[in-house]
Amino acid sequence: MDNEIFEALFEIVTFFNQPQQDRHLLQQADVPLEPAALPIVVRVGRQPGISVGQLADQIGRNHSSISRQVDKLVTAGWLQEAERDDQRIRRVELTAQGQRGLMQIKVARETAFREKLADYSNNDRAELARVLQQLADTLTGEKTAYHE
Amino acid sequence: MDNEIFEALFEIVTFFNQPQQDRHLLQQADVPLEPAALPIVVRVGRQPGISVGQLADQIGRNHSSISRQVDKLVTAGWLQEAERDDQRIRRVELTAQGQRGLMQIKVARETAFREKLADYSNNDRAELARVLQQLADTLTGEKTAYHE
DNA sequence: AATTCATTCGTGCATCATGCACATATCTTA
DNA sequence: TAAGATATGTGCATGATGCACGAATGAATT
Repeated sequence: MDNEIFEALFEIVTFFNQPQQDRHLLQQADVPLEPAALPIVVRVGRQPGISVGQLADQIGRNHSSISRQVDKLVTAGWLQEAERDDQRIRRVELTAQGQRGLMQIKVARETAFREKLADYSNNDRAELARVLQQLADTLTGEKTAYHE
Repeated sequence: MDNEIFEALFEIVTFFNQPQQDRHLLQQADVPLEPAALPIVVRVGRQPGISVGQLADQIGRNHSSISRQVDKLVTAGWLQEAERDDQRIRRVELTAQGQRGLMQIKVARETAFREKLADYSNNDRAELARVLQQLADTLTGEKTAYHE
C-alpha cells in the first residue's frame, strides 16, 4: 500500500522533475529565464520579502547558490530588494516585470496542465485537490514528533 | 480549482526535489552514490535491460549525460551490461551489489515516508494511492490527442 | 560601552552535470 | 552494395552547486 503510494509519487515527481518540462514551460511562456531560477521566482511571488536564506532552506540548496541566482534575477529585472530592517538580511520581491513574467509562467503552466487533466470530472478534480493539499501539508509540515 | 491542484503539486514536487532529500536518503541508506545517479538506478531496477536512450527519454536528460552516469555506475559496480542483440544499444541491469544498494535505498525511503504518513488512516492511504496512481497514469500517459 | 558570540550573506575555488555538435559503429532499406 | 537511420561515445564550453572563508551586522553578556 505505502509502496504503491510511493511508486506513484515517484512517477509524478519524476515527471515534473524533467528539465525538459521547465524548459518547455519557459519557452511556452516566452520568458527568458533559466530553469534554476524558476523555483526562486515562484517563491518570491508567493512570499514577497523573503530572504536569501529562507529561499535556500525552502528550495534545498546552498545559500551561496541562491545568492548568485538572485543576483542574476535582480540584474535581469525580475527581482528587486525590499527594505531591510535587519541589515544582514537581503530580502527580495518581484518587480512589475517579474510579476508579469510570473503571470505568464502560471498561465503556460495551467494551460499545459489543463490538457493533461482534460478527462477529469469536477468531482475528480475536487478530490485530487483535497488529497494533494493534505499530502502537501503532511510533507512540508514540521511534524517534529519524536524526531528531533 | 486546477490552480489549487497545481499549487499542491508544486509543493510536493518541490519537497522531493530538494537535493537535501536525496543526499539525506543516500546517507541514510549508507550507499556511496551521487544524487544524479539515483534516478538511473531506480529505473534500471524497474526495467532491467533498459537502454541508455530509453533512460535519457524517461529521465529527461541528454543521452550523453546518461551515458556518462552509466559509465560511473558500471565502474562503481552498481550496473553491468546486459547482452546485446542490437550491437548499437547498450543495455544495463543491476549487479547483485546494485540490487542490494537499491534495496537499502527503498527501505530508507519508505522509512522516511512512513514517518510522514503516520497520521494517515488506512482509508486515507487507499484513497491517496488510488488518486496518485490515476494522476501518474494521466501525466505519463501518451495522451497525444490533437497535440502531435 | 566594550567584548564576544551568532546570524546572514557574498565570493573564490574546485567540482560536477549537462547540452550541443560531431564522429563512430551498427542496423535497415532500397 | 550503397545510402540513410539509429544509438551511443567524446570533446568542449557552460552553468550550477557546495564548501570554506571572510565581512558586516545584530544580539547578548559583562
